[in-house]
Amino acid sequence: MKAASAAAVTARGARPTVVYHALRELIVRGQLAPGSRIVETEVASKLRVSRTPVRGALQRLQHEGYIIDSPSLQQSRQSVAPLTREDAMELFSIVAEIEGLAARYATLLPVAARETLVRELTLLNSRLDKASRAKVPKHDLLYELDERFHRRYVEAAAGPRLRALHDAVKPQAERYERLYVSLLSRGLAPSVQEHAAIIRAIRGGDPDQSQRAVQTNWRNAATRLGQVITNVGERGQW
Amino acid sequence: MKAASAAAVTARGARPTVVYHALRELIVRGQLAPGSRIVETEVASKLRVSRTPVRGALQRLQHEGYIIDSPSLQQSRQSVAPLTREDAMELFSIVAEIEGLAARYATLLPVAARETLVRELTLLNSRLDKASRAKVPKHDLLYELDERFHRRYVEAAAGPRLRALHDAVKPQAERYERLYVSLLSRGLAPSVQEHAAIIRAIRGGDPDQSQRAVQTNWRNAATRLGQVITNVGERGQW
DNA sequence: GCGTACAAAAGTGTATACAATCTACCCAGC
DNA sequence: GCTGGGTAGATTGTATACACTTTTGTACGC
Repeated sequence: MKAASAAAVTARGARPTVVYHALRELIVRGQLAPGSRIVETEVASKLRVSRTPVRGALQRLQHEGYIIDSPSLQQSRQSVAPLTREDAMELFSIVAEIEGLAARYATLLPVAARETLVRELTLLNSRLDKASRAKVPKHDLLYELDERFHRRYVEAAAGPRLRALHDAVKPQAERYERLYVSLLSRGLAPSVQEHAAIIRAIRGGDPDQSQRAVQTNWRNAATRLGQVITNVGERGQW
Repeated sequence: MKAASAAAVTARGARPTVVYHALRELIVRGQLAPGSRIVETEVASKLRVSRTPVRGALQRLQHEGYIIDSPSLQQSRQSVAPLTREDAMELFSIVAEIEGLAARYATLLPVAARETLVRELTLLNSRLDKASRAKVPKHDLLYELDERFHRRYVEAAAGPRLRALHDAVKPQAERYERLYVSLLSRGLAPSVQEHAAIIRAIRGGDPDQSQRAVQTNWRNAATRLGQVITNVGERGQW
């Protein structure tokens, strides 16, 4: 397999973005293990670019919480952020607020747009329901459907700032979800019910209720994930 | 007056941070007007550093929303983010969620820590009350007391992620607050009442109620600010 | 065998050089 | 007078060189 080259085709100015996505994908999928050290020169040579764009990408990743300045090391040395139970709990409760706010906005949408949204959400949720009942659950499909369900109302209603926040925070929850999705599949049945409650609330037109429904869904997801993490242990901690 | 030099005393590795704070201060205080273009080489020479640390600082500022890539310009040219009514509304509602969540955590603190917190909040709020009744209101003092009130419970209860989010988002609200504080002073009386409600909720131990109380405070603040902006017009829009 | 000191290697921080691209202006032609 | 094209200047993107700091390995002394 040929080594990836970010410099090859890329337009001027796009290198940092390419590096960012490449690294983020590696981290989210777990191929760059939690806790591993990240060396600028190494990344640069692997992706065939200079350290300059790599630095930009790393800074962004750090800002978004994928990598951290290794504690106890004096020179700022960066490493992939570990996955801990406590971090997951906090992260999910933040997502609960962000998406809860988006759901509130969605409930305030004009009727026509809201009806379209409700229809699409209903469709996605019924597909999720069906997929979760399969004898051999397809983890990737389950994850994707759930992700699309939530993204739907965020994109339909959130303003630019909220969207940006969501884009920055959500993929980090994805790290946890992907790691534990195989163990979580069983827990998706209640999630389908909770999604139905979200849809009812948005259709009903009560913003407080919509917001609460989304928050409930995420808080329960956090609880379910917390159980799993406690059972199988944390990753990336020495 | 001598030109500022970030390079002079600074320790190795601190230059980007120094540049970041220098620029952020200029933006928050309005000395770098909304809409103004930012030129890397200019900043670099004014602060006596090379473009490398400036780039780091600019990227961080952009990520946090202080500066934006000028639309309609093809080469990514950065400028200070404009202040608009709509942006303020969205921003405040995000702060409402973040601090609301922090208040929820604060309510779940052990009794001893919570009592200390309640005492400190009460003190700050009574000082704010007194200051807001002054014949000639000191805007800086009012702003500072309000800011400290909110920061108190966030720092007391928020986890690292929520804290980081707060640190990134809150100073942007500060841009609006500082610009319009002189016009808002009158509106602080209801805020004192709302703060009292927050304190009661935290003392009472009901997390939902605490969260709602904070959200109410911020949503009302957004409404008040929206009024002011509508009256005096937006800044930084051509 | 263990610890300490010194040396070498690795890695990051900063500055700077160079290239690509955009902007602005000016002049020619209509 | 207006429009179009071309050229010079300005500004950013990228690479690289160098300095400084930390880490690691090794050899020597105890």
